[in-house]
Amino acid sequence: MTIDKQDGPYEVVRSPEVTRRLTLLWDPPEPKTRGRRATLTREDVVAAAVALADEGGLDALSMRRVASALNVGAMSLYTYVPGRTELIDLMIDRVYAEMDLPRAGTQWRPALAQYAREHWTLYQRHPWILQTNMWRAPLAPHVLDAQEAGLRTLIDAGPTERQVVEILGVVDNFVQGQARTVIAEDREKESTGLDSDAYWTSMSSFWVDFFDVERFPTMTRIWNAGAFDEPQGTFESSLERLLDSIELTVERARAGS
Amino acid sequence: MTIDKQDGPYEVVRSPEVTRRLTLLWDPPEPKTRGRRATLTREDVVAAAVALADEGGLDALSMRRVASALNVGAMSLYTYVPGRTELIDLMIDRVYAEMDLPRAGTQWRPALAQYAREHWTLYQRHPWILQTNMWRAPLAPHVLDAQEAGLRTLIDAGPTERQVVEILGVVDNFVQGQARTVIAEDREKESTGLDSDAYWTSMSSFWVDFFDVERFPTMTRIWNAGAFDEPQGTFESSLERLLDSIELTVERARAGS
DNA sequence: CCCCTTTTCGTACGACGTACTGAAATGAGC
DNA sequence: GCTCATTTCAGTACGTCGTACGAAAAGGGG
Repeated sequence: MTIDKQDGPYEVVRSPEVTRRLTLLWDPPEPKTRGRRATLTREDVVAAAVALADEGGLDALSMRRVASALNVGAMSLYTYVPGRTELIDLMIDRVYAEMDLPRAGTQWRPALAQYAREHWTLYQRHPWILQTNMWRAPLAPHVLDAQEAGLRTLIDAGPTERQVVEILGVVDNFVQGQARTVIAEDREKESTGLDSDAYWTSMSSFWVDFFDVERFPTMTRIWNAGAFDEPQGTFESSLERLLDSIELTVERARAGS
Repeated sequence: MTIDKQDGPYEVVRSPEVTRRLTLLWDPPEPKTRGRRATLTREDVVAAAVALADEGGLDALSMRRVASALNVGAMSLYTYVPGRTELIDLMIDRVYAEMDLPRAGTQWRPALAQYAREHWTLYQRHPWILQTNMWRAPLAPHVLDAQEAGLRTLIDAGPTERQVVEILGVVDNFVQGQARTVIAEDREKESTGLDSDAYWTSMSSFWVDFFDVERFPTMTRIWNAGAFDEPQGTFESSLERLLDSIELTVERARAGS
């Protein structure tokens, strides 16, 4: 089989492990009708795994723990899922299906804002996504639905195809970065078991014991101005600012065309 | 001990494990003069660990492997480093020390560009940083040097302290996101063991076997336009565009003050 | 020399993912 | 209803991990 691209036809290459991962996501095997009946569904396994990861992050997600949460032997899971990697793929696909994506035909700015906010809340409901999203999101159906919806908001708004890809990349980076920041705080807070006030005073021990005011004058100035406090809550305003700058690109593209 | 902040004095709280991590970074114990002489230095251990992680990522970084790379028993490492977590802290501090940071007094735009580029190349030399940077960079001296340099580029350029923090956050998110994207490709390429051309054809098997053109019309259009190809190389141009939008904020702040 | 401090590192424990294997359960063909 | 191929279930086990423990080795100060 060949595929045509701009610089000529290519042979299609299929590596077995990639194909296995993708097949599970896009064309999963139906439950067999012959033989012993399964006590669970693949959905049960994925749901239990998501619950575990929501609770304690990806570190808490072990095959043995998922199994015992389902009152099942550890190795039984391998009937439903080829391995831990593929289970995580399915988990991601499942939670991406929760998203309320902007409909086609909406104005680009509210649509893109919704796209960003939906990711923002998704990351906070399921912080472990950002642990798996290390390099790139998996090629799962609902992940691509989200990408499609994001690209769709801009594709007819003026920018070129390349610009659309670039802009959506910037939005993704922004949302992920914001989410990482607030999740970092949540985790540190609950790991020290302190409430919000006590957390800040605990952090202050660093400034008292080690921080060198002469080495870091700018940070000192900003700290004294209180500008390091409460970095959350700025998501909405930062998002608006980001959308403003995108609007400039969009307007410019519209004027040029 | 108490510390004064805007809303009153607080008691300083010190949790033992946080103090141990910070002490190792900011005030590491000198090598003892009594007793048996050590065969290594802490620097040796950290350097070997960095080499291993550069090679195979954080997954390849096990205490046993570091030890055997140094021709030493596994448990010997624990005389130099309290554990794996703290070793990674030291690794990060070490590689951040490589950065060529913008000097004070430089114009904000070239300085901020240098800050971004230095991070960009750092992430590509040591991709494992992005695996540890999951939630937040550690409070290590050279990490704070970088932060200080970044904040310094903007603090006297016009924006308020809060804006400076926000802008630098956006820049950090942008650079990390770009780096994650190109590293994702590098890793996929080398995991399939293919060169650049063969890699793209291998990816195309997904489009041929599973991709539904009707479900993803926008992605199809962008794919056909070739706008998904070669997302690297756009770092410099995207950075310039980002700096343009920051320049607007700076100009506006300057006009207002 | 001896003693005390420090480093070295073998052993071991409990976790992990999962390969292998055999037992148990079920539908299909007779 | 019996048989048998098929499928699920799960115990055992292997190699990996971080690291606690403790004994041995090595060196400095008296």
